[in-house]
Amino acid sequence: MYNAKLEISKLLGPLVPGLETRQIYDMLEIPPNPDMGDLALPCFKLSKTLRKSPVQIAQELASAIPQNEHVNKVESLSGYLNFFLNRDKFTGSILTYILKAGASFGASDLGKGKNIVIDYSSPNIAKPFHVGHLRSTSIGNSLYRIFEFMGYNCIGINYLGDWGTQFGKLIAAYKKWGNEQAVQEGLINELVALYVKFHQEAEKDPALDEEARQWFVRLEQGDPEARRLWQWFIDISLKEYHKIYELLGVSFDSYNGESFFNDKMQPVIQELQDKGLLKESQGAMIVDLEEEGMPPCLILKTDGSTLYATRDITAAIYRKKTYDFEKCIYVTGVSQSLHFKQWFKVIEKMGYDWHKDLHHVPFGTVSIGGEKLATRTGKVVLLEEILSKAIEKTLETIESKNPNLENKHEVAQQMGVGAVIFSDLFSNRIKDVSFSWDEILNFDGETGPYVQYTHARACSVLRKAAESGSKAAADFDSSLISSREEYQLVKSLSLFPEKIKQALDDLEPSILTRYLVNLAQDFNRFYHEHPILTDNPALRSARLALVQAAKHTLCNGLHLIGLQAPERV
RNA sequence: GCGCCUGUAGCUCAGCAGGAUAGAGCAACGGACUUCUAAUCCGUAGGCCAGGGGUUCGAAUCCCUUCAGGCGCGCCA
Repeated sequence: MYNAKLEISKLLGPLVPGLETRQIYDMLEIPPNPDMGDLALPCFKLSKTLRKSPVQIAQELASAIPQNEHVNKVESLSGYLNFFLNRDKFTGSILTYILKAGASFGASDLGKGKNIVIDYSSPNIAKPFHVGHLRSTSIGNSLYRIFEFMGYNCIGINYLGDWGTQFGKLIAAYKKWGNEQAVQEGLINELVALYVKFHQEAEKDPALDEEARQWFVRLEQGDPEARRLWQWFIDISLKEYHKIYELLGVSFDSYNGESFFNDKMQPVIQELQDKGLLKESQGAMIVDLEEEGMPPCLILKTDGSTLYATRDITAAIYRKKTYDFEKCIYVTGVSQSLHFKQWFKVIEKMGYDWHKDLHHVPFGTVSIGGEKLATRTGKVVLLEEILSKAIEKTLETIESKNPNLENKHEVAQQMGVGAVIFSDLFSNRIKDVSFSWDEILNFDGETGPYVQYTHARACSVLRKAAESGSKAAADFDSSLISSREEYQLVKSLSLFPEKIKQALDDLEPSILTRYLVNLAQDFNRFYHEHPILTDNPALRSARLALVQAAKHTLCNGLHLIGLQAPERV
């Protein structure tokens, strides 16, 4: 794609002694106000080496720039060298490129032949899927799509929380108070109810805890009844999760959860032992991390049983062997940051140089009314409830604005779900979020429906144009796209590839989410200001090219953050 | 106590490999639909960028420090 910044830095290269073209490229920035130009070189840093005032440098450079096809005008303004691009060339090159690339605009083969493992969603079996789980799911899914778009081969893993002492409690509770029919009818809700009841009763009667422990031991030893119940609970949970995943448009390549690694930990423990990393402390086995300034990493409990870290280390080694990943990404809450730092370090101490390819992608905590979410106390908002409310509200809007829409239920689902995912991906992952019904059900302004609506608007114009025999074609006259709004839109469009790259480098989908809002704003301003289907064929054709390019970019961008892009709303 | 993170408009957030006058959206108020979908657009109002020091030609951005909030710190995950 045409890169004006690169062309300008090439022009400047020979004129600025002591600086590489590359360095100049990095110095170029976008002025705060478009009236000042399209690109600018601040000359303050050059002042020292050139022993001249920045103002003087800017002035001299301005007059030294030779006539060329890329820049129309160069201005010196208070120490800045401001460039006004040849809009005709810029617009023509960018739009032509986007029209040609179409659905693959922004894509790349950067990651060709490389594998990326992404561990996300990972709910705990027998717990309902609530807003808190959404974050890991939506961030992980978006990263998956971004990496895939950049040519990587992705392996999405749902590392299910399908093992642990809570299953002992659950089985004990079921044996005591549960029955098959109630569970068949109530599903996860019933399992949660049993779990909650267990905790309430255990407060009064500590013997229950012992009973739960016994059941877990039986489960570990392969007791048929324990295994059967355990598997049943998993099946029930997965069935409900699948409904949610289907709504969200999320899928996985592997569901190997914690239990998958039960029989794979022993060799790893042995390996830690052989490498002299294991140390006994207070009856437990640890890897000491004092030199690294961290608390020790617990590998075995006093009773010899394994822990979270043991499983994670085992899983990482297994994944490296199985997938030979370029990166292995873990999308979990920020509260687990230390845990990851610790066991990443253990991997390093084991001598695996791929420890540097392990990435924890943390996100902030979701709270509601100032309180943390907790399944045990019932302080949760279920994702299913949020999604269905959002879909319902979207349907109402459609009924009032476009009641004749053919597939309104499908569209309502796409936009309602889109609203929820979009809002989840809107701010930097690390920020804590306070759940609010008002916010999540607001579809005005910086929201998923706003971007989807904008996309549908573009589609609508293109459809109308096609009906009257006009199409966006490659042979448009770019000099006709000259207004402020049109030019701004072209500039925004041209930023898409670098925004994807940035989102990928930072493992931060919100960069794309926010970019899409900006792009939609620019499109809507243009749309409002300039009629597209005009009687002037040349002008119409040029504007249609612009609309077509915007449509592709909005559509591609929406897919990268996991939203659908309906053509009619 | 120690460590990590966050603090920008009434609210939710951008901007943080230093750069020109700190930007959006929501909420409020005022405008724009006989014309491509008004889930839209335009305007008004709203800020000692938590406080204080420093580095720099230049700091919301980097360093130090104080304060406030969140999270974590051995047998949960």
